[in-house]
Amino acid sequence: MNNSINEKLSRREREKAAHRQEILDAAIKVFAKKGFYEATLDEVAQEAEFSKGAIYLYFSNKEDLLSTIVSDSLEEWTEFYKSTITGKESFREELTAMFNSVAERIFSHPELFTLLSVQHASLFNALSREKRNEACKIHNKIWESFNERVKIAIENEELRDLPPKAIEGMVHGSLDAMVHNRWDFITLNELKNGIVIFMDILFNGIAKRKEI
Amino acid sequence: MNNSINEKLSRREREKAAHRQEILDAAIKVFAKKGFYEATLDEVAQEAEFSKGAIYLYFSNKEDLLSTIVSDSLEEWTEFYKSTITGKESFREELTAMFNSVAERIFSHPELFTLLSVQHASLFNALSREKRNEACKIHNKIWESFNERVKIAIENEELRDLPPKAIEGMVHGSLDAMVHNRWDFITLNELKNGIVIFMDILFNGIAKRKEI
Amino acid sequence: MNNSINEKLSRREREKAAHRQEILDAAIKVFAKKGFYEATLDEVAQEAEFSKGAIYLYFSNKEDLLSTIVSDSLEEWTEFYKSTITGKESFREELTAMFNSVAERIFSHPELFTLLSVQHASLFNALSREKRNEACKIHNKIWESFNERVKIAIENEELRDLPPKAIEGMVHGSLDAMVHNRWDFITLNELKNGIVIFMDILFNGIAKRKEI
Amino acid sequence: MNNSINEKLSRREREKAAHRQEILDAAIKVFAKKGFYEATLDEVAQEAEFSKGAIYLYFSNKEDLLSTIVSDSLEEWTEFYKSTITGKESFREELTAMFNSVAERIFSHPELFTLLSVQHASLFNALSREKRNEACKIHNKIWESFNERVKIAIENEELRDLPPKAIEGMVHGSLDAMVHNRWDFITLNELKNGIVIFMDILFNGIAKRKEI
DNA sequence: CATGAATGAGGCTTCATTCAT
DNA sequence: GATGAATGAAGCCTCATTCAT
Repeated sequence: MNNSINEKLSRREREKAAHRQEILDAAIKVFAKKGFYEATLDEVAQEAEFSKGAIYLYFSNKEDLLSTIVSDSLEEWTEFYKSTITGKESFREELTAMFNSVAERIFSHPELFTLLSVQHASLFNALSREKRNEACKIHNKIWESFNERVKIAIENEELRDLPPKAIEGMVHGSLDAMVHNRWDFITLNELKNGIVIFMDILFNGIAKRKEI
Repeated sequence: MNNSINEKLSRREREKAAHRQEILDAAIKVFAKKGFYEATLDEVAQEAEFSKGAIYLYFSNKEDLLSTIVSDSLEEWTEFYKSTITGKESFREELTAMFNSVAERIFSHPELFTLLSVQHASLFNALSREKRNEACKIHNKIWESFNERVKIAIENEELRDLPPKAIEGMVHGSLDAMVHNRWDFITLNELKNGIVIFMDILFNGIAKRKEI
Repeated sequence: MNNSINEKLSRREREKAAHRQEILDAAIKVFAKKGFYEATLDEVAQEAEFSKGAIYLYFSNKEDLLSTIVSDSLEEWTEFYKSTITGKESFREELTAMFNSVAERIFSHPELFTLLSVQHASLFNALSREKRNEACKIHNKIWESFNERVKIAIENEELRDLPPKAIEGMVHGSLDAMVHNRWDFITLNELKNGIVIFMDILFNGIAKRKEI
Repeated sequence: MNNSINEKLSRREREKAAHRQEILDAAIKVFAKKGFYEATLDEVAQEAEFSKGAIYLYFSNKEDLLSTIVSDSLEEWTEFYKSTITGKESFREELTAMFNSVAERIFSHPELFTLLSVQHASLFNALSREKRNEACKIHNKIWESFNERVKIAIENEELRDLPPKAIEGMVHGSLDAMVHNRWDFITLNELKNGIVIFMDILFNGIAKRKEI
C-alpha cells in the first residue's frame, strides 16, 4: 500500500502495531471484567497471549495502558459525536441516530463500553491528575456542544423552552443508563426498539394527557 | 430488650455497637474516596481512630466490612422505598417525594452515596458471589415493586400506556444520574429545583406541542 | 532506668529500637559482602532473622536502609575525629592515636568498614543526590578541619613547610589504604605495628640519608 | 599472518576486531559511570551504537564483557609496569616515571581508570571466582616484583632498611589515591606537580628536621 | 552478520491478616 | 477488649538472554 521500498520495514511496523492493539484489546477485556486495580498484568498478558514483559515493550506501565485506552476512546467518541449530531437534521432524528449508533457500538465492542461505563470510577481514580483533567476537558467540550445543539432546537421551536442543562442531563443520564446495560436488552434489535420508546417518552412524557 | 438486669452488659453492648458503627462509617468514608481495592485497612483504622487489629474484632475481614455496608444500605433503601412509594398518593407526588428524599439523603450522607453510586463497580467486583446475588435480589425486588406501582398508575390513567419496564428504566437511570452527582447542583435547594424540572420533563416530555 | 511509669512503654520502644538495629546490622553485613545493588532484601531479612516485610516497618525502602547506615557512620566518624585530633598533643601523637583508634574499630566492626571503604562507589551511586551531597559536605568538613590542624603543626615547626593539601592527601590515602585492608594484617597487634612503621615513613621518609 | 591471499578475510577480521573493541569501549564507559550491576546492556548497546543482540556475537554474556576488560587492563598494566620499573635507573627515578605514566594514562583513558578504581568493588563482586583469582594472581605478581625492586633499592642504600612490605603498601595506597582522583587535580600538569611533592614526602618525610 | 521483539526469572514493595502482649 | 509488630503472598516492573528474520 505504501512505497514498495519499505515493504519489509512496514511489515515489521504493521506487526508491531497489531501486537500493540492485541495487548490493548486484552487490557480492555480484563480491565472491564475486573476493574483497573483488581486486574493484574499477568491476566492481561495471558489474555493477550504474550509474556508479561512484552507489555512493557509497548506501554511504559500499567497506567499507560489505561490512559491509552481512555484517550483512544475519547477520540473515537468525539468523531462519533460529530458525525451524528450535525445540526442538519431535526434534533429528534439526530438524537435517535446517535443512540442507535451507540447501541451498535455497544454490541460490537461490549468490553470497551463496560470499561468506560461500569468501571468509570475505577478508571477515574487510576488516571494521573493530568490525564484525568485532559479527559474531563474533552468530555465537557462534547457535552457543551450538545448543549448548543439543544439551544438551537429550542429556538427552532422543536423543543419546549426548558433549561438546556436539564435536557442535556436527561439525555446524558439516559445514554449512560443504556450503556450501563441497565436497559437489559439482550439483542441489538430489542435495544433499538427500546430506543424508539425512550424517544417517545423523552419527547412526549409519560403523563396521559387529558384532551378536550 | 432494655431490661434493667443486664444494664451493665447492655452498656458494653451499646459501646460495642457504637465502635462497630464508627468503624463502618470510617470504612464508608475511605471506600468512597478510594474505592474498595485501593483503600487500605490502615486508612480505615486511622479514620476510625482505632488500631488495625480492632477492625478484626468487629468484622471478619475486609470484604465483611463492605458487605455489611452494602446490606445495611439495601435495608435502609428498602425501608425508604416503602415509606415513599406507598400507592396512597398520585404517582407523580410519590415519585417527587422519593426523589426529594433521596436528594436529602445525598446531602446528609454524601460518602455513602458516593460509595454506592460512583464506586458501584468496585463494590460489585469485591463482593463474593453469594453476597452479590443477595444484593441483586433485594435490588430487583424493589424495582419490581416499582414496576407494579407503574402499572397501577397506568390503570388509573395517570400515565400513558407505555411498557412499565421503559418507565422504570427512565426513572431508575435518572435517579442514578442524580446520585452520580451529574446534575451538578451544589446546594440541596438547587437540587430540589432540578427535581421539579425533571418531573416536568419526565411527565410532559421535551417536545414543543403544536396546539391550535 | 527511666521513669517507672513508662516502664512498659519503654520496653516496647527498647525492643523496637533493638530490632531496628538488628536489621541495620544485617544490612551492613549484606551490603558489605555484596554491594548495595547486588544485595537483596531477602538476604538482609534472612540475615536479620525477620521477614522481608518487617524491614518496611523500620525503614521506608532499601535506600533508606543505606542512607541511615551512611549518616550514622558519618556522625560516629565526626565524633571520633574530634576526640582524637584535638590540637592538644603533638601532631604525630594525635595522628598515631587516630590511626590506632581506626584500627581498633576496623577489628570491632569489620563489615561496616568494608562497606564504607570497599563498597564506597556502590554506596555513592545508590544514595540520592541530596543524601550524597549531605554526606560529602560532612566528609569535607572533617578533612578541612584536618587541614587546619596540619597548618598549625607547620607553624609549630613540627612539620616541614609543605602544601597542607599534599599532607592531607597522603594521610587520607593511607587511612583509606589501611581501611581497605590493603595492609593485609590479620591481627590487631600486627596492624598496630604497621602503624608505627607507617608513621616513621610518613614523618621521616623512605630515603636513606647520607649523613657524615 | 597478513598474507595477501586472505586479504578479504582479514579485512573482515579487522572489522570484527574493531567492532569488538567499540563494544568494549562502550562497556568501559557505561560500567565506569554506573557500576557493573546498575549498567544495562541496553545502555552499552546504545553507547556502542549496536543492537543489544550484537553484543552477544562478540561476548558470551555480561560478565564476559567485564572479565575481558579486566584481563585486558591487567595485561596492559603488566606491560606498563615492566617498561617503567626496569631496575636500570634509580628507584626514585623509576617510581617517578611510573607515577607520571599512570598520570598520563588517567587523563587519556579516564573512564577505564574510574572503572578500575572507583568501581573496584563492583567489579570484584561481579567476576566469577576463577576470573577473580586469576586477576588477583597477576596483580599480586606485579606487586611482588615491586617488592623485589624495593629490596634492591635498600641493598643499594638508596632506601632505608624498612620492611619492603611497608614501602610497597605506601606506594600502592598512594597510587590508588591518585587514581581515585583524590588528589583533586584538574589538569595533567597540576597532577605532575603533585607527583613531585608526593615523591618529596615519600622520600624525605613530612617532619621538620632539627639540624644543628 | 545484525537486529530487536519476546521471554521469564527475580527484585522491591504493599497490605490483609494473625497473634503475643 | 485493644494494640501494633510481624508475616508472607502477590503485584509491578526490570533486564539479561534468546531467537526468528
